[in-house]
Amino acid sequence: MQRMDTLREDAADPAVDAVIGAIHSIGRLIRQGVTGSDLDPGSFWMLKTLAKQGPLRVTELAGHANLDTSTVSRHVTQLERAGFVGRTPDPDDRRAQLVELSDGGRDRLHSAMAQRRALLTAGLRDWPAEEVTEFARLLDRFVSDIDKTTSGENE
Amino acid sequence: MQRMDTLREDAADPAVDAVIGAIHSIGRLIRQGVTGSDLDPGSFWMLKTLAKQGPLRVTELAGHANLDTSTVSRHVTQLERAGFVGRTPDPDDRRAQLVELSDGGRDRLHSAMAQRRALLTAGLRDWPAEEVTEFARLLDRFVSDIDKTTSGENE
DNA sequence: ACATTTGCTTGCAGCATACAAGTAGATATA
DNA sequence: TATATCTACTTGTATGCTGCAAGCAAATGT
Repeated sequence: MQRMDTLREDAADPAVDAVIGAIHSIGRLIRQGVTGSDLDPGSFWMLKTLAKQGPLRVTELAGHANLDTSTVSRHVTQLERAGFVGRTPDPDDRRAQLVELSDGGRDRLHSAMAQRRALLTAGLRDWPAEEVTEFARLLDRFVSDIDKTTSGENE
Repeated sequence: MQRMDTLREDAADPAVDAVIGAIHSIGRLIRQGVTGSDLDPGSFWMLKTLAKQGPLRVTELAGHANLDTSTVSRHVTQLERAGFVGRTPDPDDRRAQLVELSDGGRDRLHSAMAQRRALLTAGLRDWPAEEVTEFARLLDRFVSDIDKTTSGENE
């Protein structure tokens, strides 16, 4: 029953399969690496998104994270209690509120980033600089290409 | 302790940060892409590991996945009920059992692989072949280098 | 004004996970 | 051999993340 491989010519591309395998492994690495962090993956994701995008509504945050609004709402509650984000009423819409990274949240994010960075830097330690650059370039293109594909065809 | 950034010059490497950002995004992509699949991420992970490594004990599987034994035990129960894996007693140790991919599990894995492959292939569609190869090579090295690092220093 | 839509929160249920306790079998030591 | 300890696995329990549905407040449309 392994002849499915031979059914589709593109499916047999070993490079694509290698990419799948690597993504698979990266998933595991992230799980491991993140476990030791003082910031759970969801919170990290949200803080990072806020840092990148600026203040966002709960709904927008949910859209970016691909999570339900209720989930994000609870996360925000926790993050607020922890002092990592602040809520300010949206001047344009009193139902809405802008979630904003606090200084404490920024610090926490930075330390979490540093942890991940240390892990990756260790992995990339022996790489020649131009290969790191190339790798970053390819990764970036990869993500944006997949983004284009999925947003264009899926929804 | 948050100016670790300035302490280590390599931490400021924008390429490394770009890699972090990309990994971050890939995490999200996986979460999205996998949601539509007929196989949940955990099961996919286990089936793929079994396909790659051959029959494994529950403990070994747990080690590979970095999960608690109990969690894997429950997963195996489900997968067995679904007919995707079989259990055979370990001839060397009657407490242990070898979890083995069944034909049905292999089929299921292949179809799940095909889904992911379709997603990635779509993303890589416009890439020149040699860049895909290069990308796969870098990803592979990246994973194995991080593996080396973590296994060497962490445990 | 009233109905509908939108942004958010909360109640609820499902699932993954870890830790702890229990069982069966293996290993070590006296 | 007998007993203690260790190991592989399962099951009980608790916790956390998640989505869906219901509810509330505010905005928008008619």
